[in-house]
Amino acid sequence: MKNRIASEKMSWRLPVRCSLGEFVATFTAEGLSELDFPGSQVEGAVTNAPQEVQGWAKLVERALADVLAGKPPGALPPLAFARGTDFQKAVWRELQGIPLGKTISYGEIAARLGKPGAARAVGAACGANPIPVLVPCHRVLASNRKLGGFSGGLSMKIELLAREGVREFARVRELPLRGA
DNA sequence: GACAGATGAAGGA
DNA sequence: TCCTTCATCTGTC
Repeated sequence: MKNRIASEKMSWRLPVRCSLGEFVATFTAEGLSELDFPGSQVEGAVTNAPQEVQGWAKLVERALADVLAGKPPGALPPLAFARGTDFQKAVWRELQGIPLGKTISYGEIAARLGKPGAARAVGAACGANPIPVLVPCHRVLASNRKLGGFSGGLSMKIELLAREGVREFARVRELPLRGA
């Protein structure tokens, strides 16, 4: 995270409620920069953000509600990744192109980027995704259809996939987690 | 430059 | 079918 300090600028953290709990969205003047899962240790939530930022928070809240209801998200605020290498940002752009309810493998993402064999690096980029759910890293599975991993926990990944209507996970969700 | 990691593929039990 | 091992690629320190 070498560029972290240099990239830190004015930002606002706002709580965003949805059926999974209370996410915390971080905005900069350019747009949404981070989204933290419910239960994350996030300090400094503020409510005195500018009107525009509060409007973005409402868009995020509605988008989360739509995705969790199995519907495509409507309008989103601009995504302003505060950090990330060119490779990571390329991975995150690919993730945004995955339709709701569809899944893809780490290897396929790597191939799309013209780097077949870089599946492991794609996994690392997914783990560094600052805006989970809206940048759908949960739709990426290992090539053998196993879950792989998820920054918010595998149970969260299963929950998200199930809500989007991915059949095999709608079924798995009803069973005790094995080894998760 | 060394190390770690959310992988993938192959081989064996 | 499951588990183990090894090769590969990228990011971080």
